[in-house]
This record gives sequence, structure tokens and C-alpha cells, in this order.
Amino acid sequence: MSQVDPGRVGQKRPVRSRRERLRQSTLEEIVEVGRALLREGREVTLRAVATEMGFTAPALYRYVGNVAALNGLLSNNIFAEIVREMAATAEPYGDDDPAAQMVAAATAFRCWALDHIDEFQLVFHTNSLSGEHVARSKAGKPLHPLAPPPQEGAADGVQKFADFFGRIFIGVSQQYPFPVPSRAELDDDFVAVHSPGGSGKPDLARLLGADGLGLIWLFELAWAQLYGIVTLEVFGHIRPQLVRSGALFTAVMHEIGRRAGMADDWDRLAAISQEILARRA
Amino acid sequence: MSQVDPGRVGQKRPVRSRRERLRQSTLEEIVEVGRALLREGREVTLRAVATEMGFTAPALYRYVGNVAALNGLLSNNIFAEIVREMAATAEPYGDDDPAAQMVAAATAFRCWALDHIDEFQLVFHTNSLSGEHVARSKAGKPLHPLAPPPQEGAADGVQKFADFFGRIFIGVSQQYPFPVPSRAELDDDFVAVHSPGGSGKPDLARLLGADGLGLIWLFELAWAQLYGIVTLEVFGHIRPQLVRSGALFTAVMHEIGRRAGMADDWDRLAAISQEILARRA
DNA sequence: GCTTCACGGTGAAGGGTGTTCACGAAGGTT
DNA sequence: AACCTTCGTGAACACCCTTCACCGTGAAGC
Repeated sequence: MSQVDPGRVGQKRPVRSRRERLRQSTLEEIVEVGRALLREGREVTLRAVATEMGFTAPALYRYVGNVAALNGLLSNNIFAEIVREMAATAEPYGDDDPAAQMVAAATAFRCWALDHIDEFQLVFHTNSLSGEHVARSKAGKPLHPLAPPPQEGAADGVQKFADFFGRIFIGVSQQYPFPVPSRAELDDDFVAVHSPGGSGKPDLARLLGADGLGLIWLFELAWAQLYGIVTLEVFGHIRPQLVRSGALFTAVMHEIGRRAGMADDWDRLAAISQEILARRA
Repeated sequence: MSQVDPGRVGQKRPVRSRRERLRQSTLEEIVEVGRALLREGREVTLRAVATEMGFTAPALYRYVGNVAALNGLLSNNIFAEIVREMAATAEPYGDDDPAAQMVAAATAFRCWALDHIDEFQLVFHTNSLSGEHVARSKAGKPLHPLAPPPQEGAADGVQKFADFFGRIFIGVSQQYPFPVPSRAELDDDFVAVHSPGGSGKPDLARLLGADGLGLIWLFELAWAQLYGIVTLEVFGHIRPQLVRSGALFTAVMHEIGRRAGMADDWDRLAAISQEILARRA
């Protein structure tokens, strides 16, 4: 209807104004402080974050608008760090050895989770995907009273995560032949989700050819298994001694690797995983 | 060993006193009300439970002593219901068809979890096992101020759960031959945990012979995978459409079944699972 | 029978939490 | 200089868990 709005058609603001920069800075500090509290095992509460930064609780509502939103911010930040950590661990093995990278990244993921239980649990509770049964609890909430604009690109933490793993997985699929289900063999609903217009990951799908869907399917399966075992270990549903030994995780990794055609190469890959596991102790 | 115990050496109290009966009754009502709140999607808080029962919050401390303890009670109750549900679903297939029972029970587990998300999440958060990183948060808490005696047999919810599945699994192992790792192949720590004196499940181990440990190991693996996928689905980390279709779960079940030597029989078993899945919709 | 006393409830209070709101003190904008 | 947006504050509300002193009732002991 109306033709212009703030910056938009504007020629003026390629650089953010000083105010905007300050705002962004304190927002980052909020996240930073939240992470610090989490790291120290203290409770992450609006008041705690605020006082830690030297001002009072209501002030945070200029930036966050909600304690749930704050959790979302933290969740994203944590996701980013996990990806960074995985990338750093996988990098030395080189892009020409995607199998090693995959094993290394998965193992790094597991170790990071166990070393940062509180952070991992926060990410887990803050379900970024599928706000379906989130909306259930409080339906028509008008978003914010003091209303800072909702963070753009707020829920893409998982996305980057999936992309990171997905890219490696593609490399593996080109190097290690393993059976990929054809489009016809796949579940119809799954195909529907990932067809253009669905809510799938288009950028990842675009990288793939004809049997791309089958690959995504296998990726999803492997991902479920990895996330499953790590989750169980982190949440204390596995006997602590088994967690310490890492035997169960190793077995699951073996299973995943076998399905990804790495059986012949597994001795080498298992050694890589063990080496990374041994770093924490 | 010794022949008497309930009233111990006592001659007097085979029946609990009227007071005790009342106490037990209201305690059960507390759990009941908690479950009801959970079911209705309302928040489970001491006040809510209390007012729902017609009295005030502090009164609950005569029974529960802690909000965490209340969660523990609820968790146990929920576990019991899950087992009941699984047993009811598996029962029709008869003890002479443990594979069908296993598939049925696993599928029932998944369906129950998806139909009772809040309850499932409560159980999941209330880690009954390994109070290790629970103790971290508040170490030397003196337990209670008004101190009702801590519930005996409070943490055995998981135990019954594992026993239920374990028993079926044993039946499967006798009927469907599949490779079982020998004691030598197993991880040392795993063996250590389950040797006499370890913190394993002695009653289940006693039911098994020489390769019992290998069986437990495989059971643990299968269990991790099942719990993993269900957890992911319940916590909204799988795209909702995939959850609805159940394709991922079905694939995982297939995987588990294959490892348990059910490959040849899978058409029949998959049909059973599908039938149970179809009941909810 | 009466006394005693533990049990099971209450209201008040203290210390948390998230959240809203009216109010100002700045700072940038015009 | 006069605006006006931004951002912080203090007070207040509602809710949470938890503790405590206080009683009434009902069971147990003499």
C-alpha cells in the first residue's frame, strides 16, 4: 500500500547507524553473558543476565522481548559453536577424505555435547523446528509488548548444522558406494516433504542429482541414530560407566559407518574416532 | 532367607492403620491430579495440584517434600502406565510369538509417547538414573524440612521398563537366531558393569546363560536406537510431516528387527507395526 | 474416661521468577 | 533549539517454591 518504509528504497544506510551498532553490540553481550552463565552452571534467568551486565531485568525487554526468545538466541549461538567445533575437528582430514571428516565431526559432536551438558540440554529443549506443540501452550500471544523486531534468520541454527553434515555426507556418497533407495522405494510423505514447495532443505537438495532424495533419506536415518545415542548419553539415560567408556557410541558409529559403505575402511576410521574420544579424559 | 518381614518382627500391623491408609490414599490422589494436569496441558505446579485437591500448597509438603520428588512420583507413575500400555498391546500376540510382541510393544511405546508428549517429556527430564549431574546443581541438600519418609522403590520405573522389554527380547533370541557377540568381543567396561557386584540388572542377567552379556549388549543397542528415534520425534526435532507418516520410525524398526534376526519374517511383523500405528489417527 | 501428642491442615512471610508500565534521561534528528 | 526515538529505571503484579509458627482433630496411652 504505502510505498516507502525505513531503509528500504533508501540510498542512505549501507552502514548501520551508531545506535544500531550499539544495539547489536549489547545484544551480542546478552548472548555472551547467557552462555557464560550456562558455562558456569548458574541458572540462566533474565535477572541474572541483566545484573551481570550491570542493569536491571526490564531493560532486557528492549532487546529480547521474551525469555523464550532469549533461549532461542542462546540456542542458535550454541548451534553455531557446535558447528564451528565440528568443522575444526574435521578440517585436518581434508576435503578429499569425507569419510574421515564425517567420523571426526560426529565424534566431535558427541564429545562437545558431553562436555557441555547444560548448553546441549538448552538447545534440546528449545525446539527450533516445528513450532507446532509450542504454539499449543499459549496460542495467540501478541508476540511482544516492547517489541524489538524479531531476529531475522533466528531459527537457522539447525539449518546450518544439517547443511554442514549434509555436505560431508554428499562427499561420502561419491567416494563410498552404498545402496541408495530409489525415489519409488521411498515413503510417499517423505517425497512430498522434499519436493519443490515442500518445507525441506532446498539448498541441499539442489546439490544432488536424481537419487538425491534417497541420499537425504539415508542422511536423515543416520542423523536420527547419532542424535539419538548422544541425546541418551547426555541426558543420563545410559549408565555413566558406559558413557565414560564410549562403547555404545562407538558401536552406533560403527553401525552408521557400515550403512554408509565404510565397512572396508572402518579400522582406519574407528581409529580416528578413538583418537578424538581420547582427547577428552 | 528370613521368613518374615512386612510388619517385620511385629505381631501387630498386618493391616495398615486407618491413618496410613488415608495418607496413602491422598498421596495417590496427588499423583493422580498431577497426571490429570499434565494430560490437560496445564502446568504441573505444587499450587495447582493443591488447589485442585481443595487445599493449599504448603500442605503438600506433608506428603512430597519437594517439587522434584513430585516429579519423580509422576515419572514413576507414567512409566508404569507406559509398561501397562505396552503389555496390553503386546499381549494378544501371545508369549509364543515374542517377535510380534517386541514389535507391538515398541510401536505402542512410540504411539503412547506421541500421544502424551508432555508426560513423556516429564519422564525424560526427570532423570532417574545416575543422579550424577543432578547432584551437581545442589549438593548437600538436607532432603526435607517436614520430611515424609522417601518413597521406597521410587526409582524402579525404568527398571520395570527394561525388564519388560528384556524378557521379550530373551524370547526373541531363543526363537530367532542372530549373531551374539561373545564375552571376549565385548567392551571391557561393559563387561565390568554387568559382572556380579556391578550396577547392572542382576535379575535379568540371571535369566541368561553364557552369552547373556552379548544379549544384553544387543538389547542395549536396540533400546538406544528405539529411544533415540522416539525421543527425536517427540521433541519436535523431526519434521512434523515425517512424524505423521511414521516413515522414519518404521525404517528404524526395520533396522532393529533385521539385527534381531527377523529379516525373513519382517513382512508379517511390519504389518503388525503398521496396524498399531494406524490405530491412532 | 481423660490426657497426651503426632499428624495434617492453615495463613503469613521470604525469596525467586517473568512481565508490564509509566516515567524520565539521554542521544540523534530536524 | 526543539523535537522525538531509544533505552534504562523503579514500582508493581502475578506466579512460583519453600519455610515456619500455629492450631484442630483424631489416634494412642494411662
